[in-house]
Amino acid sequence: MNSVRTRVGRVISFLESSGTDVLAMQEIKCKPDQFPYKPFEDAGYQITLHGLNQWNGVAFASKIEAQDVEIGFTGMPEFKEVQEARAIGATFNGVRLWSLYVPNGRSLDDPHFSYKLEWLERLAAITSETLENEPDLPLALMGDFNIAPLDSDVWDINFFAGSTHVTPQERQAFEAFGQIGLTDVVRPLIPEGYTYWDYQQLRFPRNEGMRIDFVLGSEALAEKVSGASIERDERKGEGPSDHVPVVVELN
DNA sequence: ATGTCGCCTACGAGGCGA
Repeated sequence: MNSVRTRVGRVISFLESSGTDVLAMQEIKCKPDQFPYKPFEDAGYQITLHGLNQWNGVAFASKIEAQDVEIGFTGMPEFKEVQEARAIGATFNGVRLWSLYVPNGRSLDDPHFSYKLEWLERLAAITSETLENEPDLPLALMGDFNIAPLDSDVWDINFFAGSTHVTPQERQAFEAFGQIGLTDVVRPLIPEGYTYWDYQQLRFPRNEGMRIDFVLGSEALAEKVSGASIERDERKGEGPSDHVPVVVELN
């Protein structure tokens, strides 16, 4: 979201117009005592969040009660000996959801890149363990994966030569979620379209975007999916986030 | 035109991260 405080009005408007039951937010960029609870609560949403400082920060806004909240996942790697606010899990009406902000990676030779790969590997490992114990659990990993799995998920693959988000290592880390039984539940319904456009270089007017935000569902969750959308219009107007909402409908 | 944005510290502007 690139700051919930800056965009609270837009977020509430979206929640109300869409009728969203559960919103998974990433990059709220605030600590708990800085979160704008009141407008969410006035709109009928409960907040479940994990924020440590001005960086990262993940949260849920939900009409449904959040149960079994987990801050970070078991085995989540640290960066520079600090556990960052990049993962929060909770169960809503029996559906286990994770709001995830995967490390960016920065550049291929940066320690952040190996952190990103390790973070994804550990996430896949613990999720695999969860599903081995509960094969019928409706579960989704959702958020900013900072990976474009297909060349067509970026506007010009040549532009990304030597950059993060499109490397074989990152794509392999993404595909590992498929190997443990998760599927992208949006792609079959919405095969094309970006979820992110950089603020710089007039990327949005030029439609130079990236598809890097995903909802990866277990088999039991995928069976419930009745619809999906990518809310491109949310990138328009005054004060948008650089990402747009990805919506999944369950029955 | 590095065609941007938001946070921080600290009071103006630079640093950081994306």
